[in-house]
Amino acid sequence: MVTSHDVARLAGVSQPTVSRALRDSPNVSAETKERVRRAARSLGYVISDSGRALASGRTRRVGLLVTDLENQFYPYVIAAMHRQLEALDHQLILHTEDRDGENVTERLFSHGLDGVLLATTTSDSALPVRLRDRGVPFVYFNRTSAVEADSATVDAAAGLGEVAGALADRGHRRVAAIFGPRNTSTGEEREEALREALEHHGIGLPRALTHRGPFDVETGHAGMQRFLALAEPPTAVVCSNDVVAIGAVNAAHEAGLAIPEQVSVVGFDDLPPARWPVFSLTTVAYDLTAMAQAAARLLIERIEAGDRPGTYRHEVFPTRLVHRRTLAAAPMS
Amino acid sequence: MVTSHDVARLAGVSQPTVSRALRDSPNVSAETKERVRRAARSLGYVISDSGRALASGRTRRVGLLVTDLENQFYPYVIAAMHRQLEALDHQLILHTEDRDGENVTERLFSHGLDGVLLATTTSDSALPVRLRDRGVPFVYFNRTSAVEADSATVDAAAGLGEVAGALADRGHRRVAAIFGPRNTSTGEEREEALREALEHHGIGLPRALTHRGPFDVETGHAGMQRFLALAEPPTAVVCSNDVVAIGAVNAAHEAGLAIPEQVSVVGFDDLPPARWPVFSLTTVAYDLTAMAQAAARLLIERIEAGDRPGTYRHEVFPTRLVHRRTLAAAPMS
DNA sequence: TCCCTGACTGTATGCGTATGCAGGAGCCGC
DNA sequence: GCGGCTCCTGCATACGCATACAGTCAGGGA
Repeated sequence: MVTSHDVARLAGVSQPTVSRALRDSPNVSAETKERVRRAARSLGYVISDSGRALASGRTRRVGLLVTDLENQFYPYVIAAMHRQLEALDHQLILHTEDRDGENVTERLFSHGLDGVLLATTTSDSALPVRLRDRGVPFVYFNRTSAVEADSATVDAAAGLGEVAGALADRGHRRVAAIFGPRNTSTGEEREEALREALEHHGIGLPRALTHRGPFDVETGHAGMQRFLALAEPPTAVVCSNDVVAIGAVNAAHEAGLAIPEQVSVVGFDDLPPARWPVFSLTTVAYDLTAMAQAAARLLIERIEAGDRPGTYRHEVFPTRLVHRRTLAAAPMS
Repeated sequence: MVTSHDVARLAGVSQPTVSRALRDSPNVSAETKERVRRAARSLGYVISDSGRALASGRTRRVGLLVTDLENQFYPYVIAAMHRQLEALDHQLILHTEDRDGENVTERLFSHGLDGVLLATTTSDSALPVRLRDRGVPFVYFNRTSAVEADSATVDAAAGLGEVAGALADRGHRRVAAIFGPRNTSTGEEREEALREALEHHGIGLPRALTHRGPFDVETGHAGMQRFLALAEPPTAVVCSNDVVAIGAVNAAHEAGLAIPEQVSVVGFDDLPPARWPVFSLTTVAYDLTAMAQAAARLLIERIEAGDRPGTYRHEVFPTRLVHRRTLAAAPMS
C-alpha cells in the first residue's frame, strides 16, 4: 500500500507537505502542489481513511438510522442521501435499530460516525437526548422529536388540505383514514392535519373509520380489510403514506372491489411505484429526493459548523396533490 | 472520548492487556479479562474503529457494488447482507458505479474496504481483474464473470425448466421472453436456459417475441408494449426477473389486457411485491435472503482465510416455480 | 547593509489500537 | 532445589495522516 510518505519521497518533500498539498492548503506553493499531485497520481496514491480519521478525529462517515430496510420508502431515500453524501465526500452507514433500541448508541459510536441522520425516530425515543448529550450532530429526516435539531420535513397540512378539498368536492362523506403510529411526529402531524382539514369540510372521522399502524404494506392491507367488512364501508380511504396505500389497494383488489369506482384511495409521498399503472395512485407529492439530500446537506453543514445550539434550521418541503386514478366521485349509495 | 488507556488505568493493567482482554485473547487470565470488561463497561468504553483499522490493517468494512440503488431488487438484498454482516461484526458500504465505471476502484480503496460484494458485475467489466490484481477479496452475488471467485448464485435452469413445462402443459405455443442484458451472466444464463427448456417442449422463441434490456421496470413495460402491438401477440411472457415482470404487468394493465386470461406473465426472484395481490405473480422462487447472506458470509470467510487461489466456493441456490395468478391456460385463438 | 516580515516547508508529535518481544512468576520433574 | 517450561503481562513500537511549532529563505523597507 502506497502512503503519503512514498509520495513525499517521490516528490522530494516531507510527508506533512504531501498532506497539505493534497488537501489544497493555502500555505503550499502552487508548484509544490503540482509536483505532489503528480507524484501521487503516478504512484496511484489513495489516502487512508483510517489514518485520516485517526489523525483528524473525523471519519467522514454518517449513519442513517432506519428501522426497516425492506420498507419500500427507504430505497429512494437512501439513494438520494447516498448521492448527496458522495458529492460531499462522505459515506453513508446504514443502521437498523434493534427491537429494544438498546445498544444502538453504543454501536453507533463504536463505528465512529461524525453524525447521524434520524429517519425513523419515535417521539418517545431516548436517542436524540443521548446524541445531544454526547454532542453528536444529528438531523431529523421526515420526523422530529422534542429534542430540537436541524430537520428536513414535509408540509403535510397543505397537501392534506388539498386532499380534504378534493374529497369533499367529489361528494365523499364517509371517509376513512389509516394513520401512522401515535409515537411518530409524522403520524401525529398527518392525523391532526387530516382531521382538521376534513372537519373544515364538515366531514368527521368516527373511530370505526380509523385505523392505525406502522407505515407499511400490512397496515394498509389490514386497515382496508377492516373498512370493507363494515356494514357501511367508506367511499374513500386516506392513507398515511404510499406504502400503506399500496397495501390498501391490494386489499381492495383482493376483495374484488373496483378502485376508484367503489372506493377511492389517496396516498402520501408519491413514490415511484405510485406512478405504476396498476396503482396509479392519487397522492400527496413532494420532492423526496431533494428532501433526503437536504437532510444530508444539513448534517454535513452542522458537522462542519460545530455545535451551535439555538441555530437550528428546518427545511420544510411543499406538497401538492397529484391526481391520478384512485380518486373519483363518491359512488351513489 | 474514553480510550483503552482509560480502561487500562481503571483496571490496573496495561493498554495492550485491555486490547487483548476485550478481544478474548487466549493469553489473558480469566480474572483479568473480567476486570477489564467491568472497567470497560463502567466507563462506557467503545473501541475506536479508526484506531483498530489503522493498527490491524482491517477496516471490518466491505463494499456492495450496485448500479442502481432504486431498483426494487436491492432493498431485500441489502437488508439481508446488512443483517449478516452485522452478525459478523462488519459494516456494509454502498457503492454505486459511475456510468463509466472509471474511478470505482480508486474510491473503493480510498475507503479502505476489506472486500467487495459484486452484485451487478457485467461480464466485460474490468473491475474483477483489477480487484484480483490488487489482491482485494471479492465475491459475486447473483452474477459472475470470467475472473473466478467465490459466488452465490441461483440455479436458473431448474426453475426455468419448470416454467417451460408449465407453459407447455397449459397449451402455450406463442411464448415471448424479456431477457436481461447480454453482458451479464445472469441475463445470458437465463436466456440460454429458457430457450433450451422451451425448445425441449417444441416451443421456439422467434426474434419478434423477444425483448432485451436492463433488469428494471421500464424494460418490462417496453417489452410488453411491443409484444402487445404485434399482429399476433404472445399468450405468455417470461420475464428475466420480477422487477421486469412488474413492468410487464403494468403495461398489460395499462393496455386493458386481463392477466392471465389474455396473457400470462412469469417472473423470477419471488420478491415480496410478487406476493402482493395486485400482482400475485407466478414466479421462480429461491431463498434470496439466504443467498445474500451466503455472499456476505463467503466474503468474510475469504477475507479471514486470506488469498488462496484455486479454492473458490460456489453456492448455488435451488429454485422452484411458485404458482400464483399470472399463469393460466393459453386463451383459445 | 541590516532587520523584519511573510511565505513556505520541515520536525516533532499525537490520534487509539494491535502485536512482536522480553520479562517475571509460578510450576513441574528430576 | 534447580533448570526449564508455561502462562501471563508489560514495553516498545508501528499503522498513516494531521497539525502545532520551529525553521529557512527571499524580499523589502529603512
